[in-house]
Parts: sequence; C-alpha cells; structure tokens
Amino acid sequence: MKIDPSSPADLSVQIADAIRDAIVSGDLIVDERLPSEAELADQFNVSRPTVREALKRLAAQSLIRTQRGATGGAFVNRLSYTDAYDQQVTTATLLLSMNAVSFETACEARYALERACAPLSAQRHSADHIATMRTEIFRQGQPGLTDEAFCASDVAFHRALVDGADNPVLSYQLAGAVEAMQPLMNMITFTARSREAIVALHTAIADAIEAGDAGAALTGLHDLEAETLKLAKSVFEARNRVKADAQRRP
Amino acid sequence: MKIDPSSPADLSVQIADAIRDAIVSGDLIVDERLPSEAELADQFNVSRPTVREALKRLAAQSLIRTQRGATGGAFVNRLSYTDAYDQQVTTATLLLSMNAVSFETACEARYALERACAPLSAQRHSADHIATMRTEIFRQGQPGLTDEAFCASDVAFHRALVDGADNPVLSYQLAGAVEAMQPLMNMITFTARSREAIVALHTAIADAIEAGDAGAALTGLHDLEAETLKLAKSVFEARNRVKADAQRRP
DNA sequence: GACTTTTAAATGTCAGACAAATGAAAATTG
DNA sequence: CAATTTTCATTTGTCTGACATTTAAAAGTC
Repeated sequence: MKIDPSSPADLSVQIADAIRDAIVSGDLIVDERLPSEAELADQFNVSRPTVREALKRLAAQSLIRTQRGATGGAFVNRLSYTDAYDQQVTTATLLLSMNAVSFETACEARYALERACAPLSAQRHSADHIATMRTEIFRQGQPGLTDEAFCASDVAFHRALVDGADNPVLSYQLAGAVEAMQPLMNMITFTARSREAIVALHTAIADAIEAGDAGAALTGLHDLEAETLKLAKSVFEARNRVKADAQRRP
Repeated sequence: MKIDPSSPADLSVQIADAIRDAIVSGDLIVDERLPSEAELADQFNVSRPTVREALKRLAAQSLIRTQRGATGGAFVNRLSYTDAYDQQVTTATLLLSMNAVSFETACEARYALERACAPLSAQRHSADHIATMRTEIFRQGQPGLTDEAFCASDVAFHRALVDGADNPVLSYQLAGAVEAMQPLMNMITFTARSREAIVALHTAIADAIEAGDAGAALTGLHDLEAETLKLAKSVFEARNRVKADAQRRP
C-alpha cells in the first residue's frame, strides 16, 4: 500500500482509501488487526494525527473498530446488518430532507418496494410476524395515541411485513426506505376517520399475508398507497390555504 | 451543543454526533459554514486535533465538505443522489461479501426489487431508456466479450430498466442492490449458450417495457431470475466437484 | 482602472508529550 | 504450587504548539 504525497488529495483521504481498498479486496480480512497507528505512520511516512484522521474516516463507515490497551488497535469490522441498516437510514433520511423530495415520489418508492416483498412474505411469514402485525394494528386503534406514536407503529407494522419475506438483504434495503419516510409521515395529522381507514387496510393486508394470498396483499398495499397519498394531499392543501391567507392579510 | 467529557464515549464521537444532530434536525442548513476548527475547539473545550477527527468522521459520510483558504472552512453538504448512491454501493457490497450472503438470497432480493420497478417503468419509460437497453442487449450478443464486460453490461441494462421508473428515490435504492450483486455475478462464467438465453430474456423484457406491458415484464424478470439461479447453481456445483476431487487426491 | 503584491485566515500536516485503558508478565501471598 | 495482586509495556485518546499550504481579499503599483 503506497500513497502519493504530491497528489492534490489529502493524505488522510489517500490513506483511508488505501486501507478501504485492502478491506474490500480481501487483503485485510474480518477481525484482522491493522498495524498500530505508529507503525502505519511509519509505513505511509506521515504523522500519527494524519493516520488517526484516516482511521476515523473508516470508523465512521463501520469498516473498522478500535480498542485501547495493550492488545488493542484497529480491527477490520464485520459489517453487520444492523450497522448497514443504521447507515442506510441516516443516508436516506438526509437525502429526502435535503433534496426536497416530494411526498409523492418518496411514497411511490416506498410502496413499490414493499410490494416487492409482499409475495415472498405471504409465502414464508412466521407466526411471529403475523403476531407483530396484529399487535401494531391493535395499538393503532387505541384512542389517545399521538400522531408520532401512530407513525412509529405504522413503521413497525411494515417492518414486520418486510421481515416476513425472510430475506435479510431485502429487509435491510427496505427498512431504510420505510424508516426514512417517517419524518415525512410525521408531518401528517391523522384524524380519527383516517386512522380507521388505515387500520382497516392494515387488517386486510395482514389477513392476506396470513392466508398466503399474494394478490390480495398487493391490492391492499395499492389501496394503502392511494389512501396515504390522498391524506397527504388534503393536509398539504390545507396548509397551503393557511399560508396563502397569511400572505394576503399579513 | 454540549458534550460530556466524563462520558465513556470518545470526545470526537460525541462532537461528530452533536454536529450530525444539528444537521439532521435542521439547526444547520445546507451550505451553511460551520465555525472554524479553532472556534469549535473553544466551544467544545477540546483541542483542535479532536475537532478535526470529528469533522473527518462527518466528511466520510458526505455530511460536510471542507475548503482551504481564507474564506474556507467546513460547510454542510447537500447530500446528492450520487453521494448516497456511492455510499450504498460500498455498504451493500461489503455487507454481502462479509456476511457470506448466499447467491440465492442476494439474487432473490435483487429481482424482487426490480420487479417493484417494472410496472412503473413500463408506464413511464422514455425513449432514452429503451435505447440504452437495446444498446446493452446488442453488446451482450457480441462474441469475444469478457465475462466481466458482460456483467457490466448486464448492470447497465438493469439500471436503465430501473431508471425508466422515473423515480430518483427508487433508482437510488435499486442501483445499490443491483451493483452490489456484481461481485457475486462476476464469479459466474457465461457460456455462449447461457448468454444467448439471457439476451433472449433481456429482449423480451425490453419489448414488454416498450409496449407498456407490465405483466410481461414481470414474467420476463421471473424467468431471468430462474435462469440466473440455474446458471449459478451449475457453476457452483462444478466448482465443488473440482474441490472434492482435489481433496480426495491431494 | 487594471494588474500585481501582500496579508490574513483557514485547513493540512508535523513533532512530541502525557493520560488512560488493558492485557500479560512478574511479584507476592496463602 | 496455586491464586492473587502488582507492575509494566503497549496502544489508543487527547493536548500543545508549531509550520506549510491554500485562498480570497486588501493593499499597493503602474
């Protein structure tokens, strides 16, 4: 592993890239210990702070973990589904909030992805998944639930639906998309009537999954998407009306 | 923004988290300049190297960018689709390679997600997307193409299919899943016969998308998934046979 | 007024030091 | 001898202070 001191790129970036490449290519395997910071500094011919900045970059991506003490050091980290999932959620959340992604676009993506899981989930779900879905549906029907708690329960319901497909790769991808939607969903106020409609659709979907009826599950998800969009539209229209009024008579 | 010097967590982690929270919550907006490293060091009551390590952590996630010079500093970065996409690809690639995800699992996830796009793509594709798909199909039929080039063209074909849905959120999610599969796909050797079969299926899918026939596109994707799985199975079986032979007569 | 030079501010890098954690070896104790 | 305690070397975490480099704005020059 070599770096180019005359390159315009920062040394810590070059070092981080070199180590990252070594990990991705398999030159460094999981749980292998990297040389100590002092040794790396020698090898790359840079100072220890520079090496440290490089290592922090890798740590931020969960590529390595560090341990203090006599037998400590930096170790190649096995990227867990949990780590990857967390990263995906923050990335997706920021992407949506910073790029003014419309509610329609995000919603469409989310339900399209969920429909990808539905047939598999109908086929493979365990009793646990169904139980979770029923529990969340019950919670959603409770009066006095805040809008935020309702949204959180909604996410839990859909996670169970996705996890029912019993494919960790699919779960990891989907969980990010579903959870990243939550800030957008939290902008919506749910009336008692709209909650009732959503709970009914959730019930229909859970029934379909439990019965192994993929077609019905897809229909349910389509209806839920339409309902969500309708709801969002009315909320945003009401908000715009208020805003327009405020501008007319400031 | 405050940090706790007595906390077990590293100071640079605490500082990075504090700034990240400020960005996510909207306290720091896009393109806003953060205080200089010296000022941050004062505010958090730590040294400049510690602040720098925190900033490098954020830079690794594309949350900030830094600029040198008189009017330089760290600025809140607008997370672009490209940045998010790159991050997703490295994360997904590592996740698959480090967790011994089976070809079947990854393949299933990939095609399930693609099928989520197909109906939208059939409905909304532009002439460009169809042209790209046709170009890649033609390339895949060329004799003398290396297996790696064939895989790369395959990825390009599927990207066009996904982009046809005209939903950037969907494209971003899917691109990661499709591209992360490439190292696994590269393990396969494609015979002339198997390439022929794949090209035929690609053609059927492109035809269906162009005709706006979502059902046919879904069928095509199902068939392609089955074909890919069959192919992988035979390749892996052959490989295992060789390995077993080698063990018997070392 | 247009061009060149200077300057100040910021990040990038370096060197050396000490603090704190931690496991292993050495010393102590029963 | 075995168990426990102590010491110790190693490694990361943090601090201080300095210099290099980049960059845009200010000052100076023609």
